[in-house]
Amino acid sequence: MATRADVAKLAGVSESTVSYAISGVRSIKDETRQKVFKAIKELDYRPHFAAGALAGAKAKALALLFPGGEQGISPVALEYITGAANCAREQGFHLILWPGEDTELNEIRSFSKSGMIGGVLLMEIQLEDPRVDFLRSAGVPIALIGRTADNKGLSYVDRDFAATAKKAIDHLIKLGHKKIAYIQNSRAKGKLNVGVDVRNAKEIKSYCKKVGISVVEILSHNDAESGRNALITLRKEHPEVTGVIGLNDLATIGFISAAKEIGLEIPKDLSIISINTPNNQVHMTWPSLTTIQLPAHQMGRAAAELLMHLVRGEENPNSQQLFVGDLEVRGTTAKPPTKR
Amino acid sequence: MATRADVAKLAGVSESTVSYAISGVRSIKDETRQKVFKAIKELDYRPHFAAGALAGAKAKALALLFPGGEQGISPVALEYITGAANCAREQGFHLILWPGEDTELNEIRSFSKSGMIGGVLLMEIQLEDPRVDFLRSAGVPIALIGRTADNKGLSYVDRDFAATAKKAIDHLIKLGHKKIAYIQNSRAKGKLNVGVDVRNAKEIKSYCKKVGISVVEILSHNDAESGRNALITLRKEHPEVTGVIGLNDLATIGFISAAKEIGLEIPKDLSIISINTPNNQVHMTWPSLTTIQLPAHQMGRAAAELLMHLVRGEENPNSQQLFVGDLEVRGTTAKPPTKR
DNA sequence: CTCCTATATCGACACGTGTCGACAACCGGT
DNA sequence: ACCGGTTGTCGACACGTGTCGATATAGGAG
Repeated sequence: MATRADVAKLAGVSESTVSYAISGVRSIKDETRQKVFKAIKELDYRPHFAAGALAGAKAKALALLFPGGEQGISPVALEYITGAANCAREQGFHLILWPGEDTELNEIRSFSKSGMIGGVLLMEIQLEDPRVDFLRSAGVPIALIGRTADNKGLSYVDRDFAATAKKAIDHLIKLGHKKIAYIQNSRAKGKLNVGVDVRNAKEIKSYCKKVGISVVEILSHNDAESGRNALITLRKEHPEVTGVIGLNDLATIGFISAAKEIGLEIPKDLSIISINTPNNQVHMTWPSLTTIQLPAHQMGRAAAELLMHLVRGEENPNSQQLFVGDLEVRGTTAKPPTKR
Repeated sequence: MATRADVAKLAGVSESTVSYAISGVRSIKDETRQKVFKAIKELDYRPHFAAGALAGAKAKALALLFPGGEQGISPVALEYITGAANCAREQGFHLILWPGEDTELNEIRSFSKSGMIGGVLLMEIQLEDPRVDFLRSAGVPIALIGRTADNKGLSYVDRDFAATAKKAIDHLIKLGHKKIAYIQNSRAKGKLNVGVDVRNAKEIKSYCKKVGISVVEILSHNDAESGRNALITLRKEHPEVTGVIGLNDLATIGFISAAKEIGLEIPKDLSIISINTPNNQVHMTWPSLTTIQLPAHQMGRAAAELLMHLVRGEENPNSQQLFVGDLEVRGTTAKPPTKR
């Protein structure tokens, strides 16, 4: 591989001139710059990554801590990831996947200090998140998808749960529903108080109270089988419920497939609106899912953008962004059954 | 951050001794080694990644080229990825996601030569794959999930399509089916001849011919909506078909949900067996999917393992591995309808 | 006691880049 | 003619590690 020295020799300039021609940190005569670029092209020169990092260049990689253990991650999480990866790549950054529930945070810090990664992207944020505390105090730039309880000074993207709850519930009310339920994400031990669960439940309950609608909570893990059980539980314990809000993408699909199993017709007997289903999953059920469409891809992109700003040390006017999805009416919501 | 010099000073040895104590390349007295490790622990020393790479250390990261554009990737692909990521991490490696359909291969080569990545993991391999040719001739270690037509000397993991086809078809035959169809993956332009599509179709047709069963091909992109259309096409053009083999995970689920739409009962009117659905998706339909279960996670792990062997320069006895999944009978296959 | 080998440690250097200080050339104003 | 300031270029060095050659010590065979 060609090095800076080769380029300098071919262009007939010094090595530092090559450096400055590339980085633009000092002014270089245009004619000289042309010579340098021509030599670069001719030799197919690419700066040696490690040498640059060693000499203090800013890192060009982001780490994404993702919680997918052996059981994989949800489709929505995947959308975040691909969004972030695409955005990073467009700006010459790379995304490193850092799997594992209980990541060794020290190791991450060392990678950051090594100049290998410029910052860290976090998902599934808990209201009190030890990862956030540790990395922040270690001086590692971070951006969150989700947010903590106390998020002053943090860069994050998240949903606007209040607006989302309002849209979903208004839709059900408009159709005539009076008693609704929502599927709450039931996490494995030690993952309590994940922001998205807590905030979502809070906003749904709060808005229902405000408009005078009764609401119950059903628990489900985020997999199809658990979603099935959720429906069975719901029908047994709360047969009066006619409208359901689904938070978990996989569980919601299982929930709907179970309807067929127990002879329930959707949306005639029960309406369901999903607020956490990515585009490519809405047609996996019949009828197709009515959703408050989550712009997950866009959120992943935005999060990566925030982090790269941080890494570059740029000022960032709006480092805290909330997103609201649009209501997209498809086949799983309708008027409640008239007789029971 | 502490450096090697700090450790050496604290332990009262030279810097090179520290190096050898860590790497074990040269013998070090046990007592000295203890002193060094104690100092390392005390200072919380971590080798500087970039410096090591610059000085010629073997890279500890793998790149995964994945084709997920804005529309995301399939659940099976995700299983490969998490499997590979987990395996890599267990051995101190990291997995870098490299998104984009038409990746700049030169850039990858430069990262490899920079010592940042040790090798590349490829998915969605075409029979004649330019990426494989380029990276191989550039001397970049690669491992494939899937395989090319001419794969001599390559490290790969792949399905045993012949065995898979046999298991699936035997199951249908045993139930009494005589006319079957398979859903073939229809790719975007420029992604022709993906190994998995071609080999799968070939083996299904070949085995059907051998056992004297009639078989037709239906095309579908790998998304739920396209899967729906596939069913409608099938019923219109080949109403005699009673058993279907689904290759695409997302399409298969759409296919089944469409049955409900057109008043078809599964498995009474039509049997479906999926050969490419990961564990966490089999319960997304009702009834649950009968599958030839693909050990995608395990395959991802195996691929990462192969690549790490290559990176370490170790000899590898079986660098070409084929996997067969087990038949798992659930609810979508049954005897064919007796009358038509 | 001497010679040879194996073991344990050290000092020195290379890897390729970013950046600082120095210097030369040039410009415009008095 | 002189001077301060700007522009363009160069040489030198630091960054932290892996590894080679050399040296010191110990152990055993003759």
